[in-house]
Amino acid sequence: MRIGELARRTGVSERSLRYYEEQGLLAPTRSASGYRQFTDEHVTTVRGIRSLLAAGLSTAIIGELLPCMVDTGAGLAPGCPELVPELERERDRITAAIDELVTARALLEQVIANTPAAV
Amino acid sequence: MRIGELARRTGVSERSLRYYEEQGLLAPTRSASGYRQFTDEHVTTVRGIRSLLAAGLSTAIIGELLPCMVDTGAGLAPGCPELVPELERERDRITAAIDELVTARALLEQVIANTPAAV
DNA sequence: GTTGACCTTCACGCCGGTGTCAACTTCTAC
DNA sequence: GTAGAAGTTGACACCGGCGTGAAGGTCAAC
Repeated sequence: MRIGELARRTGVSERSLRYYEEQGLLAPTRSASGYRQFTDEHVTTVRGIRSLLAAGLSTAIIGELLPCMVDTGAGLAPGCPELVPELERERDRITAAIDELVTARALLEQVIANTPAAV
Repeated sequence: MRIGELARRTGVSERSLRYYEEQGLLAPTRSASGYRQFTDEHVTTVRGIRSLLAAGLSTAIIGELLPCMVDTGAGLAPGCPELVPELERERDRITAAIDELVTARALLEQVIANTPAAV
């Protein structure tokens, strides 16, 4: 499929998809005329990218990580052992981020709850 | 206390503390010679700011929110009813962000788990 | 009177993402 | 087979928002 369809199927703008390619996160083939050609797997890849970006991973790290995530439908494949320590750091960072979010949400809840309904 | 001590006690750089003041999040008094004077309450305030920033709230929103959070030791005070809808939106956004983080973490865990220990 | 903490100001960095544009390709309809 | 619409391309610049860097000066404690 071409970029427009991938954009529709992932909800990611064409512009961002080109940006991801520029950052080395996507490597579509090209048609004779230069159009990017994506496969169904790229849909999965893009979802993974969004998820990891949302988790605060940089495009650089995601770029290292993706080759270790051959998306065979369900899951992941080979694995790059040398990346594990970094991934563990990221995982711990994410856990810390979750804690912070929970704390902040509790703070907001408290403010909301203590607010006299209307005035 | 002056800015250096507040920085030490909160772990936030002096530079950022000045930035927060610039954004209207902190309103220290000033000594005759112009030094910022912070109180113990400011320590609490700065922690709240960091928590909310970490949760993705903008300094602008935090600036609106802070006056509704007179930190009387335990908790919060008056409340600004007109802010509630926005706070609820933010709360929901935070909840969504937590979900995304959990998803991303699971993704990482999966990669880590599937990685052949060493090679 | 030197040293370290603090002051203001202006500019810059990062980074994911967007705006825009002319030129090209592909599709649709006749 | 041709016109026009729709889709795509690369390139360059720019944005928002949370900061940070550095210059050049003031203040206070010893």
